[in-house]
Amino acid sequence: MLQEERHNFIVQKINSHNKVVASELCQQLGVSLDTIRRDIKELEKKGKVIKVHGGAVSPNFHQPFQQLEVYAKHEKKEIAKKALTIIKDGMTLLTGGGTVMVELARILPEHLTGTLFTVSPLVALEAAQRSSVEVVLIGGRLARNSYICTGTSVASAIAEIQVDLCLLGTNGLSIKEGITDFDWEVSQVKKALIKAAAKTALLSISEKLGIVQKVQVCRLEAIDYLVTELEPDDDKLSQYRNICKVL
Amino acid sequence: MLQEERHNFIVQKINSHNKVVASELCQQLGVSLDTIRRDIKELEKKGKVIKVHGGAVSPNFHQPFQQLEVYAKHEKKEIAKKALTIIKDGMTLLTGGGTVMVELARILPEHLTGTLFTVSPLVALEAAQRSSVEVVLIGGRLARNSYICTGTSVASAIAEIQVDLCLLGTNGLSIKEGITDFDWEVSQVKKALIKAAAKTALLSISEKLGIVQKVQVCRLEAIDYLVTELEPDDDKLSQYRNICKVL
DNA sequence: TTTCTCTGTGCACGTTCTTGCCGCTTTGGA
DNA sequence: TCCAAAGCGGCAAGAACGTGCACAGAGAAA
Repeated sequence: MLQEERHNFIVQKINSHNKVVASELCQQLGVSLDTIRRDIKELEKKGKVIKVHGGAVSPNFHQPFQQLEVYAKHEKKEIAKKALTIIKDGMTLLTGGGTVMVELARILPEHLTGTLFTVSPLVALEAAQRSSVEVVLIGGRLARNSYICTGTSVASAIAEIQVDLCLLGTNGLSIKEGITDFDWEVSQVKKALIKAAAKTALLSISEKLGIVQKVQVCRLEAIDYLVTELEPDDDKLSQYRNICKVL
Repeated sequence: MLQEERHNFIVQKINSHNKVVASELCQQLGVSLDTIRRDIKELEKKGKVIKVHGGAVSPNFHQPFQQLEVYAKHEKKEIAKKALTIIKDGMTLLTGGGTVMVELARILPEHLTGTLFTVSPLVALEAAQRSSVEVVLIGGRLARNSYICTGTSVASAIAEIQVDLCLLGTNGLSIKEGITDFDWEVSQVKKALIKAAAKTALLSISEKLGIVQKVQVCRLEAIDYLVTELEPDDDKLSQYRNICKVL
């Protein structure tokens, strides 16, 4: 294996995936990690890649919003990890937006297959970048505060699909009022998302428990899984356990 | 074994395998390593191969990766600034994807009104964040390497709209072959974009001038404005000035 | 035919490049 | 705060390189 070949391989891979992981490369190319590191160093000197901890990324593709300030990042990562356990290979998924969903998209396994429908451009980009699922972005008017696509075109597009699992975040959930949101348009989109899915998982940090917002999305009975950062047997979740599977 | 024979053998092998390893060649041809080295040296002088440590690689195979530009960020910003001059308040815009377009979205005036349709999630997010234009994201399957939405849903969605100005990037443009791209799906999307717009502006760094890719998007006549980082009266653009407005 | 020259080839030698390994430091997640 | 993974610099073995030199064979000239 010529050095040149390796360099081409790496650049090519970066062009299509926007990133490479050093440890994977050394397996794929059958050379030591040190050699890969040196390759990446060389390529960086030539400006073809940008070296990062663990590998390299494309110099052309810069992700905006990466430094997006995430509130309660740790908790949200925890939730995303748990949610991953109900995602199986080959599933058709449908997601809303929000920071929890972006965290989930970030940790999707690279080899995951299936299709991911989403109304969130951020989720779409992250998912496409990290994993090999087919990503379909449902288009529409971009809502400014939530950064998800809304409007009639979204509703009609969602009406045409049928998926295995819908993954949703929320701004409020309570036993009595169910899932609630403060934005009417967003709530309409969420209604449509739930309707299109066989099962629905709600991903929410525990501080939203008991919060009621202006607009109702659905009753709790419409939810199959509730994923929070708490232990499933936490007292705060006791009432919810009767209605949906808590994890 | 004549020198000539060896040279032919090497060129042939490089054309089919894109590389040769010197140590292998000296076994296959039954000559010493030194001879092979001298052969490769000669062939490099003639431009038939590119010598690398351990052997040689094809000059055709090698080139595409070299043209991967990095310093272009400044040029792209320059292009975006120029493109801004043809964007007026209240316009309905339609854009493709690519780094130039993202730069443009980043510098959209905050008070700009109008509607921006786009197939690029990145452009949509940047535009929505920076300016007050209404952003409509045209959804579809997210193409992994170009990060734009593609597929039939895009085509049909675009077919339903009519806009004032289409802003496009490209991977190649030449007088004879017009606008060309290396991805068939992307080229189809671009065709649809152009069709939906009253006027089309092409934003491209000068490196792409004279470059021809696999798939044709349209002829140069379909373009109204050509925006590069060069001065409009630059020699390289002389032929283009007859066909479209260059700025 | 003999001799000379020129080119192509192989060999030897010292130099440079590449690569894997080792120990130590840094980084980032738990 | 701790720990595993990643990064870094240096080292050494081996591969590849360049150069000079010798030799052989072909063709030209004597």
